[in-house]
Amino acid sequence: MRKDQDLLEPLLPPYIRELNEPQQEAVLSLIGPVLMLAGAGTGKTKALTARFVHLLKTGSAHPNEIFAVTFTNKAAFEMKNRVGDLLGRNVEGFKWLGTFHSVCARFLRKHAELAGLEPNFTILDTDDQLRIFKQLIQAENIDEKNWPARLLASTIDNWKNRAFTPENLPMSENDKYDGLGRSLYAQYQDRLTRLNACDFGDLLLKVVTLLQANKDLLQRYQKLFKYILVDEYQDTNVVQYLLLRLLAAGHQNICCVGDDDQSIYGWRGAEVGNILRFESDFKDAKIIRLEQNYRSTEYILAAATGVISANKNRLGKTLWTSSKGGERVRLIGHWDGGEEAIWISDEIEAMQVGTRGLRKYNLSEVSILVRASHQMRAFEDRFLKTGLPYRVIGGPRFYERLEVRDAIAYFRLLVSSRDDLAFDRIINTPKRGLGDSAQQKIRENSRVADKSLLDGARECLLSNKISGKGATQLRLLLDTLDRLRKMYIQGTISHIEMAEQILEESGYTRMWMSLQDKTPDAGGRLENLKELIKGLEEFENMEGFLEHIALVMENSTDNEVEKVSIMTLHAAKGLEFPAVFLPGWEDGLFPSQRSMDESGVKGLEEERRLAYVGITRAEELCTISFVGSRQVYGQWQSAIPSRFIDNIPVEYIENLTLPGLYGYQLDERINQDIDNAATLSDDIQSRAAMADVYQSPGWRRLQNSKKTHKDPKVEIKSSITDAEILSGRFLVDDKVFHQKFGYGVILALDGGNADVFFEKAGEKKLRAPIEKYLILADSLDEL
DNA sequence: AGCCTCCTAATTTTT
DNA sequence: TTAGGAGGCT
Repeated sequence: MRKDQDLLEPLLPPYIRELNEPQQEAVLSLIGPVLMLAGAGTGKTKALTARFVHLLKTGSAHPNEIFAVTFTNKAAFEMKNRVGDLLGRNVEGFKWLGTFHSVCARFLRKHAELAGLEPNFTILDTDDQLRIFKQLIQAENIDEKNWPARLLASTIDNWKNRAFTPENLPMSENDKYDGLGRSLYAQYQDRLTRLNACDFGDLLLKVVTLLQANKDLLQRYQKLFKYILVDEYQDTNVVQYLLLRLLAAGHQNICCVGDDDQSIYGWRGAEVGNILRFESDFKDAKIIRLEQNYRSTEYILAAATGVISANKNRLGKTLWTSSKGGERVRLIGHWDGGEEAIWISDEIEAMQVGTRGLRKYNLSEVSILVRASHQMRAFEDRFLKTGLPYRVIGGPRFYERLEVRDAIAYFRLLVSSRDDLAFDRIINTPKRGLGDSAQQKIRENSRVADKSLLDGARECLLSNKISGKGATQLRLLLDTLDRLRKMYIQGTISHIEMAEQILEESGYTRMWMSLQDKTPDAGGRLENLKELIKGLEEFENMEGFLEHIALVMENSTDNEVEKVSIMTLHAAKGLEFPAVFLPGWEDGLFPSQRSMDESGVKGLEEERRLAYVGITRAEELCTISFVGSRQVYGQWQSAIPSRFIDNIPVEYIENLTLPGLYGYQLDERINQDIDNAATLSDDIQSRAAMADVYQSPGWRRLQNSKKTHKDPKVEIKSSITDAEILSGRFLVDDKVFHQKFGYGVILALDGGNADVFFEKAGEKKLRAPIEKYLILADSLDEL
């Protein structure tokens, strides 16, 4: 092999020459099924784009004969950029290079009539969906308390992910949502069709259904798409998988790139099985492993490898790097979340000028990756206090803001008069004196005549069902909509002018202006509206803009100022940073208890992959931290270090924990015949004598005690029973001592929880098992 | 229609 | 603890 490569080398174009051997193989194997197993940081995007370009350069396919899909807009954007760079030309015209959803939307608009839709159908977001579900649920007289709309939404979404239509929904799913799921699903789909709308799931499902039902159509596209490229294959769900199988069925020229170790979206329908099964799905598939990591140092990679090796269910890869050594993964424990945030904040400050013999780091080189978004708060609080610039990635989005959604509803109504949801949203915003009763009449009218709400409203005016002030206002609105729509279609006004005028003439901007001295955020909202209009300039027409915002919900990122990034581990996939902080590595938080409870070993393995993703984001410096007690929903809970820490080989860890502070457990000390009371009441400092905590007996004990942890399969439960608690370790009015809060008195006991009043810290709610961190003050005296 | 109070639930989230 | 929703009251 090496020889052939050497011979070929001078002939290879530069975009291939610069690849390593397996990457080259992945690019050059154009014919037949290829699975590229690309570990973290192994240059898969580089290989994927090179392959795309190679297909064009060799004349194997025209741009529009390659079906190339990614999951996120970010990934699609990057791929387009890189392909464009390599080709030295604009790539915008490449029709089938994009996200699954955008590519399917394109397909569906082209063949809308086959799916019973008009080509200008609306793509609904979750908010729209939820409102429809609520209406349906109300109509069915279902108690929303017990059967929330969100549950129905997720049930149906789940079905769509698995390619279940109301018609082919298996009987085994019948009992979902109180046995009404199927019927509500069917009603929902009817409703969508009548609205000339699709939800996200439909974009994919409808394409698959169309292709399955129309042999001709399928053959046409099988022929058109000579090559198929798929990014992040481990994240594909059933529908996506079916779509790919359908399209590739003929020539089998399908190249999927993925990493089973980075599959972290099982909870939203991704099937790791798809990647594990590739070989049996596609005969004679070529499996290529990209294992050379270009991102992280040797030690970071070794630590990550240690963690992921604990998973049983994986194809297996061995990442390696030519870089040697590096900083060991730093591990540090703290008392609680507040101190953890303070330490990390201080450390980042110090890193900017250089600390602990490390190089200097810019803020933008540093990120904090958390398991759950509520963890971000402690950091935001701290950073706001110290004035450290930070940026939260994946926060609330521009297009989800109230005023932006309102404005978009106006736009939608201009483009598609059948968009009842949009009508609903803006009919009385701003107030037009069209309250419940008027809207009821409009709805009634539309239903009877089987017309859109807009036409129903028109009808109400003609037949004088609505009168007075409301009628005048309604007439004004309808006339404005009609006039602007007409002018837009005729080309008299641009989509931008249309947008400006509808917001102006409908009174929408005026509404916010008049609110300006009443609500503090009105100014910001007007700003957002301006920004929205400005955003329109990038599009040729309103339809294109609406498509964009439906599919691309991204917020504009400001990159001017140096900032620390805070985000969830999920949001961090695909990113890399020189320095990464991974706080909250405690059992129950990470791995998340819920994940383990709900999905057992499968859930635990996905959590571990998340840990792997986290560590592999770091290029040079990775710092993991955990706390002894954390406030969860206002109650203090004791915690032990995450079991994932056990998976990191000790030789790659540097422990920064102050002696005595790590996963410090009071009960452990009790068991261990504490030398004297001073150790307890006073301080940690007395334990400072112990040099390396990680090697200390205490640490080992912690490890041993953790070994008794059962796998989730066997169920993880508190070993403390109510009976034990009642049997009276604690009673109301007992004087107690807490490791952090000091002395206090028990005010109330309930189940295993306790309300305690502390001399210094005031009243606290402590959650079971309280004996983990409370001790009777009397027993202290005894010691 | 808007404000207030009570209740409940609480990972991850792209498209 | 807190945020968001529902339901009630003015």
